[in-house]
Amino acid sequence: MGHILIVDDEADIRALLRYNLEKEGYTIDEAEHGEMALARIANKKPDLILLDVMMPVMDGIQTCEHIKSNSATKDIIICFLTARAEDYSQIAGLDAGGDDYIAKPIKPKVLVSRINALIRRTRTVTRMVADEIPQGDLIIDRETHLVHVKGTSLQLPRKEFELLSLLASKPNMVFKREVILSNVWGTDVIVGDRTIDVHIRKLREKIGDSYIQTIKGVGYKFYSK
Amino acid sequence: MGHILIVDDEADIRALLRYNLEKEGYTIDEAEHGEMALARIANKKPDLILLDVMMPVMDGIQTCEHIKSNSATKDIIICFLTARAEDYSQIAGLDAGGDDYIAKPIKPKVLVSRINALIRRTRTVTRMVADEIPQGDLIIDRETHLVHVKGTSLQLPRKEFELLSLLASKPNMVFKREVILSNVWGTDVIVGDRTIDVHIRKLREKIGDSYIQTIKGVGYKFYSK
DNA sequence: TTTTTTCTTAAAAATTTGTTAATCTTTAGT
DNA sequence: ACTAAAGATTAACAAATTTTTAAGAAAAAA
Repeated sequence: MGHILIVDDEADIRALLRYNLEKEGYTIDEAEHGEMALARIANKKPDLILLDVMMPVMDGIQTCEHIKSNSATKDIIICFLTARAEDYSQIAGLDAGGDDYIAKPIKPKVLVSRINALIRRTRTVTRMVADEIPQGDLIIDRETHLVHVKGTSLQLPRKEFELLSLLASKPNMVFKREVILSNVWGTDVIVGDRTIDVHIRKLREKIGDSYIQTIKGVGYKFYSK
Repeated sequence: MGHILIVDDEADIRALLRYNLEKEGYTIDEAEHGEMALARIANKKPDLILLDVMMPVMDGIQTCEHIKSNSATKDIIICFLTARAEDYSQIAGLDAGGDDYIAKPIKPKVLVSRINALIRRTRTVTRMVADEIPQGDLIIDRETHLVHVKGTSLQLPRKEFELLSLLASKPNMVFKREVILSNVWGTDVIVGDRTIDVHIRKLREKIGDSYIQTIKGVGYKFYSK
């Protein structure tokens, strides 16, 4: 269902990641550094690569550029592992074509839900991307970070974009508030339920009321007939 | 609402944890080491255990394995307390069946929101019976929170949905009023018997009279031939 | 028939969500 | 580093929906 390549020079971290992802049903491959990663990819192309930024021999950014510049591998989802969340300078490494990043220290639950979301998300997006946008349809393009709806394109703020992505990742599935919180906001952040409402509100303002449905006492869902 | 067992050899930490969690409304039990923890569990089974990894007598990993290998206790959520976030070798102790871990030093806010999330999460999971319960020409879809019947789909309010789910989870079995109450309303809510009637009424209005049968003096059942 | 139990209806109560505006945070530009 | 702008969060109140209660009618059981 999903094949993941873990690239990190520390064996402990690789073990931690492998353990948690295998439990989720993913098949795992490992590499100690960039060069080795390229070799592993040539051997079996993964759906996603977990890539440490700081590595000897060939660092994460370089490796990412390599992968993204090759048309045979550029559709592989790349998720960086960064030392600290605040270290945005490195995350600028997303310039290199990364799709997401996870901050160390790694929390298993966060890791797993993030990876799941990425794989689901990118899967639906690739499926949804079409030359022509059918009326009434909504397309989320993670690559350009744009949402196409009703003939126009929208730039959404980060939280709104993530929230919409999550809901749309599984149309018609109800996302409970706690699930939304842990996926969009993370488990460590303490925010009230009203926060979700407000973001839903802003989203509806922009994309119209017809997409997001409220299920009172349960949560929200992205409606699709 | 939730009972938590704190296992740590340092009294200071236990006090800190206890203080913050009691403030949240949890009832707390303490143990100094693994062996003592097992004794406390036997005394009163907690919903969650906060388990220090490093302990004398019986360490956290061993204790966890013990708990998870006993079918009577293996559903207890276990959250490890680890000395440093980077100490990945120990976190591999999640192999022992832990559900999450919290790194020391402990930040009260993080602790509380993490614990809340864990307990909420697991609670809803256990309450869930099945994703889809097909029953003749009536289908209950928990994922979309929709009930399909007679060609149409229905959005049911939460209580009605839970009530129908319960009855349909075991067709032709009579659910006594007390059973319905404790399953749909929970044990700590006090509501009269009429409340059930009203909900049954509303359900019948929506899905038709043919599904739910009254067994006078006993309860209700979901009819299926 | 009398009693018990359930049904039905309407209205009250409680809960949940929507909305707005103010405040705090982050990001981008100078 | 400073400032302006955009975004995120919170609080407070309004609105909508769901849940519960109450009370008499109907049905079944004794």
